[in-house]
Amino acid sequence: MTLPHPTADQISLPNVLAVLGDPTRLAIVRYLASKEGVPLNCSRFLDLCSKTNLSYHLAKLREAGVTRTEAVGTSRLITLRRDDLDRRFPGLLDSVIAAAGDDASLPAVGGHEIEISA
Amino acid sequence: MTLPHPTADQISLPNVLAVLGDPTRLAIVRYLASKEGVPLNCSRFLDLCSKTNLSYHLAKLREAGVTRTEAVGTSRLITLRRDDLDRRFPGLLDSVIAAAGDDASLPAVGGHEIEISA
DNA sequence: TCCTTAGTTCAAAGGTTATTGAACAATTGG
DNA sequence: CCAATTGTTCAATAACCTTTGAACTAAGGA
Repeated sequence: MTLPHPTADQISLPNVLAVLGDPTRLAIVRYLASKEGVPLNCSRFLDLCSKTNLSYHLAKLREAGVTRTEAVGTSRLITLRRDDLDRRFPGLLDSVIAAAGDDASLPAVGGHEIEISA
Repeated sequence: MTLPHPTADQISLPNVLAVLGDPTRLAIVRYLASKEGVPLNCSRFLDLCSKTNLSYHLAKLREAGVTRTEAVGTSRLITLRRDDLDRRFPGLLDSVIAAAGDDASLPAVGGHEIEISA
């Protein structure tokens, strides 16, 4: 069961920029990029805002084509749509992520993830 | 006489993205990039929206640190703050401009500029 | 000086966005 | 089946954004 996503060529540049122009969503994208390849579920982002609000922001990211959301059980697995974004807007995601990487004013994600100890 | 601009390190990434996430403003930036080096005055953009509204959008771009506005006589000369943006967010402006260059859904600027005939 | 040109400011209207809490749905473990 | 876990939907609110027209300022030319 998959939620509605735009196709790659339905992704609009102004819309992507507008959606990334929110500190909470930019923090989500930065974190997704830092764990790229690993699908994360929503709860990972609960220190950014309330559950309700998170649902709203993740829907915005999905509807803009920035993320892909897959429903698995009661979870939603979130991934960056890097391939589609790189094809549509070469270099954009990388430069945004690089710039966001240095940005101490963005809210931080993490601090209570379940890490595997060695 | 210069209008208030943020310093380079006051430029905020989310703010820049949000400001570029408006089709009118993105069209302005795309056009500025296509005429880079040439300071343009506001009237250049009058086919995008009303004079009042243009004043608002250009103020947004200036306040976000995307453009520099210099008052000369009754004119305002607008330039892209490429150096500052490139220093703060390497590659971002280029990828945005490249992506916008292909975007037929953005409003077009120009059509009545005074071109020098050969 | 008077008029025109270039652009700003203001207040108002209308739209969209972000955030909240309460209620809901769906899956999973006991 | 029951309860807990995960996340969504809804309605409400407050804040912000965009757009407008009318009124304004400031510089330049006749």
